[in-house]
Amino acid sequence: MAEKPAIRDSIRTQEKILAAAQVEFARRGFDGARVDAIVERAKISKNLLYHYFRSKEDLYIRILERTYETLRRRQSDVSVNGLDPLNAMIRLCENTFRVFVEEPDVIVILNTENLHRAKHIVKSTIIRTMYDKLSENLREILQAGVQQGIFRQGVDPVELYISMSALGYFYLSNQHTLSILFKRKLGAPENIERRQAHLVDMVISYLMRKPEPGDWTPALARGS
Amino acid sequence: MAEKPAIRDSIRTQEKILAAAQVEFARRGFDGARVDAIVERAKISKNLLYHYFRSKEDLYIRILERTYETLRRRQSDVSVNGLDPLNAMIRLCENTFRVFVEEPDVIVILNTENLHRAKHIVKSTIIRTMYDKLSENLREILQAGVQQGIFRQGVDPVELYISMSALGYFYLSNQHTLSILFKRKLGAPENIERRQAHLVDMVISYLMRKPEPGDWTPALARGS
DNA sequence: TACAGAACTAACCAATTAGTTCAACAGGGA
DNA sequence: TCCCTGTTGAACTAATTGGTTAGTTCTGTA
Repeated sequence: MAEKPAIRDSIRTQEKILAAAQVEFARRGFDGARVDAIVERAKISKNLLYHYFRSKEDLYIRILERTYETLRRRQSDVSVNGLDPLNAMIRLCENTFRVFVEEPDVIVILNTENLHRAKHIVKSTIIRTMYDKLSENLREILQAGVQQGIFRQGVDPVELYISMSALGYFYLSNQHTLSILFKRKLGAPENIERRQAHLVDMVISYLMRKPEPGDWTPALARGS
Repeated sequence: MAEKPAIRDSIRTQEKILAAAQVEFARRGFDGARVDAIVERAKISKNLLYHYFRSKEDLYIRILERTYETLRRRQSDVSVNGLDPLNAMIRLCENTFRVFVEEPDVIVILNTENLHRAKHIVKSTIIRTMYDKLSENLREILQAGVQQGIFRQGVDPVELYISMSALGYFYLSNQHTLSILFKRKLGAPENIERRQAHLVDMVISYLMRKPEPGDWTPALARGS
């Protein structure tokens, strides 16, 4: 009632459909999602949905693209550039975690895409070129840290990025089962805060560790 | 043809159904899975499936329980007890990762359960009591490490366990999208090996780090 | 003000789904 | 011989699904 009628506004309508679809896909995954539910949520007729989108799959791909856009945009949101390597890394860790916390849909949609073995993402050239800059950026921060003598050498940026994401992502994506297993509400704000601190601590500890003689080193322990 | 006919063996038959169901659920998730596909894979008639299992959901819950049993059994497979704290931790990290690598079905099934917000697990008391021992065990290892002066103090066992799992789980569960994004086949054996080393390195670095004066500490950086 | 085209709807369709029914057969122990 | 259990096959249903058809507003503009 409060909002404008906004009748016959094709852009607005498509936005409504996309928003409704995101909720539905994020709630039930691709196969669980129902076109009728999207239609109902968007308060439009079913045919209108098919007027703007070829198919359920087409709609899903659009949501997937939006998801990656959100992810990348929000990750590089706060300017990491200009910060010293240590604070840049901390910031990057926190940003990455914050996206997952504040946009929980992202997690389910990425999981769904992995369930389907990334068959949709392959088609989308937009997404595929999106991450070219990230590892380069990360490499620069790492290099600066090494030169300043605060980070260890030989860290693989991709491996590090995966770890950075993993520590927050898994905590959130599996929070429902983990909460039951460990009898702790992982979604509670104070636990989210704690997780963030832990996650940053872990990444920084890894980066700042420079094994001394007598210390344990991975190569030594694994005999490779 | 090579295998015994094994006719009229109700246990065997149920095993066959469960095995087929696991493959199907792990491949397509709960909603994507088709009962007919399970029937076909198990090479039995459809009514036989419903003779042994009440419903698709019932079958899924059985698979879920089996999954957690596998997980816990294989995790404590190799005796961690008796090892010194450092090697116990390394072993635990490696075991956890190895389960995910060698039983990839586990990942998809856990993801599926989280998509459904753990609504099935809640019903299963078997699973809920399964993890009571784990955090206690972990606590002991950590305590021993602290007493020997090699681990830092105040590590939360649950938080650590989640991190340990996360570093391997996310790498594998999201390998399809990540492989495309970073143009690197994460599933390739040499990359799996590298991941394992990285993961252990990260956990151990975290545990062994004892911040010295002038070093960065999480509390300091976050101003809490 | 006429009208082309875009925005939109309600009802419908064909295919698929989980789950059922029923009649029958095979093997093995009593 | 009889009977119980394990098993099959195919046809069936009731509900749900993604997608379509045929038609009705609305709106910018010549």
